[in-house]
Amino acid sequence: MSIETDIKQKKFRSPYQRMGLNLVYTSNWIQYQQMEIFREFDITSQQFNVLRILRGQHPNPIKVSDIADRMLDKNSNTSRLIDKLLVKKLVDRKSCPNDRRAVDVIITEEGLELLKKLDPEVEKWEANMTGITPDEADLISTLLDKLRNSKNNN
Amino acid sequence: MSIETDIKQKKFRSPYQRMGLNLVYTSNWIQYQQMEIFREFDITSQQFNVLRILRGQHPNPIKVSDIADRMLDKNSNTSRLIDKLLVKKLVDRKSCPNDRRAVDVIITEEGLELLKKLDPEVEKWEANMTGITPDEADLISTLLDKLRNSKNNN
DNA sequence: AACAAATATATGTTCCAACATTATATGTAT
DNA sequence: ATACATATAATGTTGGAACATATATTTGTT
Repeated sequence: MSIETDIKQKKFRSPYQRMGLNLVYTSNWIQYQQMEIFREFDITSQQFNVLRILRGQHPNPIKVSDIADRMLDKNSNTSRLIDKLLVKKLVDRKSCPNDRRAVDVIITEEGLELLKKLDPEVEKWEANMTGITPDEADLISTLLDKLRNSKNNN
Repeated sequence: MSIETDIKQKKFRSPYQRMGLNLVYTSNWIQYQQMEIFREFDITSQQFNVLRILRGQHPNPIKVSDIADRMLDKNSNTSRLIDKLLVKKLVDRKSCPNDRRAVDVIITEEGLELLKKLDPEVEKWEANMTGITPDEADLISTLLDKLRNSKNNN
């Protein structure tokens, strides 16, 4: 279905407005689909995002502020996200020796195992994106990068 | 900046994964920027979404469930959104004569005036999307439509 | 006509998001 | 060296999101 039928709107002010609405709509669509996967494993998509970032650094620790820098949602409260993951024993946390303001976070073996169980599910979902070719996926990425480089960049 | 530098991730599992992350990241980016506009007018982006839908029907009323069908976030609690708008006197609500389960909602003059003040702000923001051409915006829309028509459509 | 199922909206509850503030440590300028 | 600014993380608070459930009305079935 096109965005026109999905949100039952025929006319748009401009190609940019239509694209913007389509972008937000499609992002919601993706996130709700992935949420269904994560729910079975009792984590949220933001917690998954953090775990993947931590795995990317494993076995090195990474500071809370560096995690925040890498997140998709730059306004998320990383401190409390780590709290949740800590309770589930998916991460460890200890004060950073070099800078006693900072806190080093590291993924646990349990966390790595959870990701190992999640990986095939997420990959299976991604493999269903048959509507577009890999080249078209790259094209979307390129265009989105260009979009964010518009004047209103801040 | 590219998504690689924005989330400080060099490698991706596939073009699809990179596109998905880029999509969610860009959607968040758009929504936070627009939130800054809406904040000055004391509404949320979801409330703005509802008001625009209502204006599209004006002067006809529209049922709550039909509003929900047209929203960008299909899981939003439309009932409570209307409550908020009602308190601000931006919409009116009355029982639908044909179907007494349903509720007819209509935008007030005050609501229309608010949109009139918001329109130029939103258009000004859209006009700053100079990074891509109108044709490229259309291309993104087309590709996103195709993406959502993938197998995992449900 | 009676009852079950479906539809439309509202509400209850729990947890998370958003925003501001605080606490502590580090950097910097005089 | 001290005062002040900045950086880093945690916390307090308020309102909204997510999910389940309730209530009223309509539709469909026998």
